[in-house]
Amino acid sequence: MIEVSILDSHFVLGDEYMLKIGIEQEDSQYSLRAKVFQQLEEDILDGKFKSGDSLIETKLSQELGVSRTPIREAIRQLELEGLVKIVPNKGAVVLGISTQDIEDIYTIRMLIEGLAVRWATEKINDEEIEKLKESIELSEFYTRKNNMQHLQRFDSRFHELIYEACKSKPLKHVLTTFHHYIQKARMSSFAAPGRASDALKEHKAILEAMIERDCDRAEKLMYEHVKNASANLIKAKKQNQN
Amino acid sequence: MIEVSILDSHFVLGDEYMLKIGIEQEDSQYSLRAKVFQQLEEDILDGKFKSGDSLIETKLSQELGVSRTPIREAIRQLELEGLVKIVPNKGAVVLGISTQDIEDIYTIRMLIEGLAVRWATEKINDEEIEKLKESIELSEFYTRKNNMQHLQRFDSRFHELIYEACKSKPLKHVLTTFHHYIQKARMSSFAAPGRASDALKEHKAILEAMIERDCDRAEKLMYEHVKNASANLIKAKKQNQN
DNA sequence: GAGATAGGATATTCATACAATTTTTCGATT
DNA sequence: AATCGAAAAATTGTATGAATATCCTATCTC
Repeated sequence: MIEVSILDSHFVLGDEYMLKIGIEQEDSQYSLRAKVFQQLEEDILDGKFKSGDSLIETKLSQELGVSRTPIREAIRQLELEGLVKIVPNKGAVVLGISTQDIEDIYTIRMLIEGLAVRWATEKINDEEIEKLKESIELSEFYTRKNNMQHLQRFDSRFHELIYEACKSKPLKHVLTTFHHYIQKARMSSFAAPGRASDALKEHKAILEAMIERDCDRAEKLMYEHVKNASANLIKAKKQNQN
Repeated sequence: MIEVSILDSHFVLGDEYMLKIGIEQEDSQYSLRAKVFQQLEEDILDGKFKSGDSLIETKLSQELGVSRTPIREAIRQLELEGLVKIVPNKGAVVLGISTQDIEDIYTIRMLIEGLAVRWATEKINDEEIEKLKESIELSEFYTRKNNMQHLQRFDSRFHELIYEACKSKPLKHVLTTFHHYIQKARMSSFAAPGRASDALKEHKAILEAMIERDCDRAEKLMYEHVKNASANLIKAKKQNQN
């Protein structure tokens, strides 16, 4: 039931996206290209491929057990995402995402995620509010169960639902891409004691403001939420350095 | 000389990008995929392909005189740019960019283009400042000559140079993509009497603030600049409706 | 011995062939 | 006349082959 609504709400994105947010379905459902794209992207974001590594079609083709065609198409997509750089007639090298990139993304999100929630508050309908409630309830459930993986999934879903509800294709597009880049960072950020439940509280407050159609408050709360997340991330980074 | 520096400053993007900002070179320099991508993108942004149109590989392949392979790769890239939606086993339909999308982009730019110029002001080096001066001088030249096409090129270059100078991959990426989406709107916006020279003055003021390393002023001026451009665009739109 | 050059190896690029899936057409049946 | 269904056509998805560009290395020249 919920699975279906997740699918619905993201219908404008390609099937690699479905894979991304973790909708489980038959593998055969997806094109090889989508799977290869997913795999390569994950490997780059997880650091298995490091900056400067070159992606060789034939090698990947053997490793993944598919022909070169889907590999090529996936690499071309990674180029547009900015994760690899393609030099004509020479090949693709990994660019990856640095910690500086992630910090920058949080800074940018501070500025525009508030806009997204403002527009969403203006335009949201009852069905979308229900979905937001649902995502929060599930987050609550998994927070209690201390299941970080599922928690992150529905925490993510809260944001994605807002991107959808703001009804702006460009804003949704950029935030979705960013959100996706920082998945790994978010995951580790939940490890900080208390951050998960704080984030949940913040989500609740944001939804409350949205339901009351209080754009200003919703915007401000979201700004604070992203700011807190960013601060938490930077704190965690410093601790790791010690 | 200038051509080379333009190339240098954008080396991390693929060759379709080179085509985009109008660097003339031998056609054979670029891959077929890049040319097809460029062509399709232009056709979508110019409205030759309308929202809802479906892109049929074999048809395009005949029209453009190339095989399906580069067509497919280009379409996969357009998907990631959000210009088309690909439904597995069914094909690609055009999404295009609406006037609402363009307005949204201006609103988002108001929020983050100031950040770009702030970071650029903090990190810019002499060489980059020289390039900015050059672009302004050339804009001035073409404003006097009333050559809108070349004017827009160097007006664009001013912004792109700032995106480069801000030294942030994510910020550059999003602003470059947006900037590119609104090219057509910008073109028509220059048609408004006085807007071209106003924009030039604003650029000069921004560069001045940057040279004096006055982040706050540069940020504020850029915010005003985008705001003015947006207002001008909306005004022009209303006039067209009458 | 250093540098230039030719040739082979490697990888990409584009085209084409084949397979799988979807859509359309058209006829049979109710 | 409408509907269902199967065959055919169209379209996408995947694999592979052929051509081209690049890189590396061995050899030759000075």
